[in-house]
Parts: sequence; structure tokens; C-alpha cells
Amino acid sequence: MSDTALTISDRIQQALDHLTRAERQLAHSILENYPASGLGPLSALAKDAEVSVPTVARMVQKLGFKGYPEFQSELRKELKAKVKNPIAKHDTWAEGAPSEHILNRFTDSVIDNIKHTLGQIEPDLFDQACELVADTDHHLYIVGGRITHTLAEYLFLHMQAIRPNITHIQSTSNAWPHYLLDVKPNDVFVIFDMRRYENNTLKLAEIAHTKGAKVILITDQWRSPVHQLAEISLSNRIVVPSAWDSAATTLLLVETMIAAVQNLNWGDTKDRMEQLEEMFDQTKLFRKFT
Amino acid sequence: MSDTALTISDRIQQALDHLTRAERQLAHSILENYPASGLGPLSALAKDAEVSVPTVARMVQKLGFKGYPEFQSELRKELKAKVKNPIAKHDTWAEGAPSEHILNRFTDSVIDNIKHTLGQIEPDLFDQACELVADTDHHLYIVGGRITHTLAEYLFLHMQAIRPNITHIQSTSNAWPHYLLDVKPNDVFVIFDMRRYENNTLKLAEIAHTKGAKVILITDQWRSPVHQLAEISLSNRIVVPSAWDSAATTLLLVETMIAAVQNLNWGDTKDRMEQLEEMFDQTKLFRKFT
DNA sequence: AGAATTCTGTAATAAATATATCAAGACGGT
DNA sequence: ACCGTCTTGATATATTTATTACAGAATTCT
Repeated sequence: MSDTALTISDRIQQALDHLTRAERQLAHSILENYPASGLGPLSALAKDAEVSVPTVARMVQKLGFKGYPEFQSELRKELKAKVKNPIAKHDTWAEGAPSEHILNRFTDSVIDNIKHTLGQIEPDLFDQACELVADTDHHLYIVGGRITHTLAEYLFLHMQAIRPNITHIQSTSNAWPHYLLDVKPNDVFVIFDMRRYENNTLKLAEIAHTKGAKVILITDQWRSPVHQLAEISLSNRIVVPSAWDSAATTLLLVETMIAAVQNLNWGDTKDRMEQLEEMFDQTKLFRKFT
Repeated sequence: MSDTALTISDRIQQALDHLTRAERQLAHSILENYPASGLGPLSALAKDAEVSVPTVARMVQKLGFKGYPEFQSELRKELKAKVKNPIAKHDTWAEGAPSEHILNRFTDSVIDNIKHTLGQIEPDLFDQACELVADTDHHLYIVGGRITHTLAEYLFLHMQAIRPNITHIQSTSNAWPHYLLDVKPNDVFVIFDMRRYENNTLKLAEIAHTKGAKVILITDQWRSPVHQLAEISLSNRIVVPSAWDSAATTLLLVETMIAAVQNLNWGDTKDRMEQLEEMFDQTKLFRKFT
């Protein structure tokens, strides 16, 4: 490991640029469950990566091996060496970095946050929240603050593709009262409020609540004051070894909600997405994904 | 995993008593560096253990496998499963919800993404990227696309508190060329480009590159075309059981970068943050955090 | 839009790997 | 010490697995 310095995984990644489409596809498949898949027969690997047999043979040679058997043999050597190291890298995330490296410490914390957050969430409440968000009979308002507006925007962008009748309000903008003019009873508010809870957000929530809207609050473990008038509160652990709080767990939750809502509305969503797809094609904003 | 519960290593050890002398010798050789040696060709294993080829074949059958290939295949399965669970099979994340619940399935994927992403990142490159971002001698541009501008904004908001000389450019805006007028050599660009790679982003990157700026690319596992002119590319796994991709892993990386940059610049940052603090107090935007 | 180059998969060929057969050797029992 | 049974390895065969050659498809460049 130290003598060669370069693991096969490294070599594959370095070569990634000089590989062709099919070869890259194969490379990713190998890295997908490394090193197990590379230790099977060539044909199995080819099938798994959905490329042809010769493609595998060619790439392996491109990487500098004489043939597939030599490649496998090196892989086994690597595996042997890895198992030999007693406490080896298994408890670090970024291999090649010491466990005190910020990458490992930060990731540890986030995983821990995810564990705690998910462990304390009531699945029923989450499902209810998703149903409220999915309900197209009522308008959906998404509200974020100074930092959290990025999360709000993220949710908004996806919801836009899934359902009509949505508005993104940034509570720090002083234009927000205008948005609240048309709020009707049973309209739904998804409100993000993390510590350094914002007065504007609280006021906004109060008005919405007064008008009979239902509030879903996404907050931190200490809970924004908004939670007192929220239908459903989802709290997230956000502490990390940093001067700042982490939104990673919250984003995970938001994304899960997006997936769940999409499933609930699939019938309607499908059409919307196809239309969107078409419009994107016309604007040529994106490259064709190969 | 759940059906047999017994690893091959276990099976060998249990059988140890019922094996003959040569077979036992072979068994120990297999266990010696398990599982690597069992994954090579039968003949190599035989030679390594100093027994004959048929002895290997016979023992493998005695262990209940149909033949050597089946034995190997099981070994690989085991290896695959082993590397998959770095985090102790926390069987479900959201307790009280079945493992098929979207909360659990989605979280599983994200954890997996984190593991892969971190595993493939080169800590040195990450550190270099952080240093570039921390360098206040040059202007820092942060660029996001249709969806990724939310991540870009998140990074921008934090960097704003840490250092001066930064600009957030949204590549979907058609005003972006104006921002590039003043780019100087060695200015730094952090560019987010995830699949459905955007043509605007690529063009922007090209211009920046031409002007001698250094590009740090944050992309997905298939890598945006921008990576060809990027100084440093950080790729993230983004696949989840959803019609959409996940940005959770990417956010984790961004947050880690924020923490790292903050550490690098702590001397200067401290003052900035105190000033910011004061200004927030004056505007009364936030409630006092108790 | 057409030519040249590169990429990719099918099919044939070559190599290797695994299994089966059999005879020699080791061991234990009488 | 001899016979029978069990163990072991050498050899031959069968099977799988890798490599090579080639042609069609895709891509790039002019």
C-alpha cells in the first residue's frame, strides 16, 4: 500500500478522463462495489456494467495491466494488504486522511445528526406532512429565512415540477406581507426556521395561522417558537464541529419529502415532468445527458 | 446475509474437525489471509497451501458448495456485503417505520452516497481547494445553475461572513457575462454543475479559464464537462430512490469546506463575525438565542 | 453534409481453470 | 506384517474464461 502508493481505485479515477464512454461506465461499476466486483469473472463484470466483454479487456489494458488476470491479481494483493492493517481505515470516511481530518470529523457528526433526527421523527407525522404538501386543492407556501431560504428554494424548485399553486416567500424580504393577502383557510405553509430564529418568520407564521392556514415547521432540535402554532413540527439535529450549523440533515429530510410527495402525486406529476422536459429541450439550456 | 447468517470463514472453522490432514492445511491457508486468497484461481490456492489441486476441489465440495466457482462467488458476495455496512447495520433509521418506508430507503441511499463520495475524495485535493477558497488576495466567484444555485447561495452566504471579495453568479441569469468583466488571473471560481449539465455554466467556465482563473468544480459522479478545465474536481454520488437527484452529500461537502476555510482564516474572520453580530443586533432581525 | 477516425459489440479462437479418473501412498485394525 | 479403507496427488478431459480479429455504429472534424 505504501510501496506502490497508488491503489487501483486511484488509478481508475486518474484515468477516468482518458477513458471512453463505455469504459467510464465500466469504471464506475467497478468502483461501485469495490473491490468485490473486480474479483469475479470478466464476463460477469461486463454484464454488471452493461458493456461488452472486450470493453473490459481493453480498459484493463489501458490501465496498464497486461491482462485481466493480472488486474485481478493486483486487486487481491491490495485486499490482502488492507485486511492486514489492524484498525485500518474502516472507521474513517475519507480514506487516506487521518481521523482527525475535518472531512472525517464533520462527516461523523452529520451521520450522527441523521441518526438522531431520523430516530426521533414520527413516521406518521412525516407522512401526514407529505400529504398536506401534496394536496393540490390548497395553495402551498414555502417560507425560508436568511440562511434557510436556500433550503426553501430547493424545495420550491422541485415542487414546481410536481404541482401547481406554490409560492416561495423569503421572510427577510420586506415584501412578504403582500404574499399573504390571498391566503385561504387550509392553505399549507412549509416554514423553515433554524436557530437565530427570525422575528419576521414568526410574525409571518402568526398571520398565516390567524388566516386558518396549516403550518408545517422544519426547525432544529431546540425548536423555533413557531412550533407552538404549527400543525406538524419536524426537528433536526444541526450541531457540527464548525462555527456554523449544518443543514445537511435537513436537506436529507426535504429531499425525502420531495420523493414522497412525488409518489403521492405521480399521476399528475408525470405529465408535468414530460412537459418540462420538452421545454428544456427547446431552450437548449442543458446538454443531452449521455 | 440473513438467510445463512454464517460466513464462509465460520463454515470452514466448524468443518475443521471433519477435514483430513491436507484439507486442514488448506483451510488454515485460506483463513490466513481471508478472503483474498480464496478469490484467486484454484491452482494458486493449492500451490500456496502446498496441497494438490484436487484437494482444494474436494474440500470445497465438502463444505457444501457445488464447486470452486460457487465458493468464490459466495466469498465475493460476503465481501460486497461487508464493505456495504460501514455503519453498523442500524437496521432502520426511522424507528417505528418499516424498512421499506421512504424515510429509511432514502436515508440508506444517502449514507451510501456519503460513504462512496468521501471514500473517493483525495484529502490533499480537498485541502488545496479549501486553501484556494480561503485566499483573500484573489476574488472568489461562486457559480450555480438551475438547481445548484441553492448550494452556491448557501456557500456564498457563509463565505460572506468569512471573507471579503466574493460574488455569487447564477449561470442561468443572462446577466452573468457582466460579472466576468473584471476577472483577473488566479481569481478563484467555485462552480457547481450537476447532471443535466448546463451549457451556460460550461461557457462561463471557459471564459473564466481563458482569463487565467482557477476553477474548482463540484459535480456528480459522471462529472460535468467543465472538469476538463478545472484545477480541482470534487465529485459526489447523487443517486437516490427518487425521480430526482440528491444534493445532501454535496451539501455535506460544502459545509465541510466552509468549516475548513473558516479555520484557515480564523484570525480575520473573528473580527468580521463580531461586526456582523453587532449589526444583526441593531437590526433586531433575530431573536436573542436563549 | 460527407469523410475519417474512434468507439463498441459480435463472433471465433486461444488460453486458463476446474473437474473427473485413477493409481500410489498412508494409516489403522486384526 | 498383511489387508482393507481412506487419503492424496498426477494426469487427462471438459468447461469456463479471456483474448483477438473484424465489422458495424457513433462521433468528430472538415
